[in-house]
Amino acid sequence: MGKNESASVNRRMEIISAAIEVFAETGYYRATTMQVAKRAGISQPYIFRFFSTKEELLLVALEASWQRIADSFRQVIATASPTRLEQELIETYEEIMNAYRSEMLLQMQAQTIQEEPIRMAMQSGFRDIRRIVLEAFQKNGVPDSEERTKLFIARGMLCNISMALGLPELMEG
Amino acid sequence: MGKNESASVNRRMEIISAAIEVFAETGYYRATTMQVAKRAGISQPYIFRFFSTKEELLLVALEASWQRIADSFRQVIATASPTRLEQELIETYEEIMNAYRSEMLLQMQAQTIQEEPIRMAMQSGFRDIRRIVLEAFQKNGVPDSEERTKLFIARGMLCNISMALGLPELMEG
DNA sequence: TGTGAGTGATTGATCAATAACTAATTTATA
DNA sequence: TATAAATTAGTTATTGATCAATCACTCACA
Repeated sequence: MGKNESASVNRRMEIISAAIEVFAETGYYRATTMQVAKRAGISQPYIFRFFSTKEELLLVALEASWQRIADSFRQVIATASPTRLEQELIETYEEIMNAYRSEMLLQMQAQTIQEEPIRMAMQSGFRDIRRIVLEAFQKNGVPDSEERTKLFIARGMLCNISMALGLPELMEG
Repeated sequence: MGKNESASVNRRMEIISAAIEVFAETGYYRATTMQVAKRAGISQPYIFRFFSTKEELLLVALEASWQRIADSFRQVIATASPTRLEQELIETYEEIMNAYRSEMLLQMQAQTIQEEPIRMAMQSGFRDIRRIVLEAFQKNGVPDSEERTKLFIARGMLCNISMALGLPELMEG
């Protein structure tokens, strides 16, 4: 560690980014660690120097994708005016979807993965986002905060599906 | 064919039902045709007498699951009073989710499968349900039919996620 | 001469799909 | 009516690919 940790930390992040793309494109179970390695420009066994199993790689990738949403939302909440809050959160989520489509596709996949560590990560991701949005609505005096939070997330999920299937009419309006 | 078609048609349906369960539990790509065969009480190769590939089996299973929703919704729409329409559709969807959990989990999985035939089936499933609900809302004079349809479907999708992850607080209210 | 970064070769399992078969039932015919 | 032929319903055995993960190694360099 120390000043030289940066090299391997970067490698690690490169692998995570490659994995997110490959898993999203091909499906986690069908995607191979060889495909991830090629995308990251390294050999297949080298992945296992950073992640002990393919599932651990998925887990870390998922956590990173939730972190991105949480960070972006917190920043919006810290700066937006109360009347613009919900609209700015929506726009921020749309930007994330455009810039990090693969991360959202990976989250969608993980919604139905029954392995315990994955389910726990997804539960905690959803819970965190829900709490962040709900508390922001409440602090800004949004009426019916609970219902508004629910609808905010519901629209986000429909937005995901609309993007994944290429079905824009699902989100008209 | 004729009066004796029932035997093989039943076998076919047994395989589809088994596939829906196994695919939902294990994930389509990880699930094996052997697991499906065991669940259906037949040998693994016999599946390929009815379906030429594993993907075709998935396709047929998906179509059956969309058909169930469409049929149920059409029946509700034909009989419900205009003021109770949306509420009855919601209750019907919840009943389907309880009785055919696996079918909904399979649909969720298929939302991110990029293979063309699967994407087409999913697009057409969503389009059909949207059209059925929208036309019913319009005929019953529901105001803002388009927005109401969108929110109806969005809540349904959140309901799926809440069920799949075991996270009831997502649907509170 | 030790260490961090990385690779090639291999392996044991696993799977979809095919081929070649059998047993039972139905149908046609002498 | 007895029986041969055809069809239906199903099986066992096999194969060619594919993969995650491990092992043993190389190379640069401080």
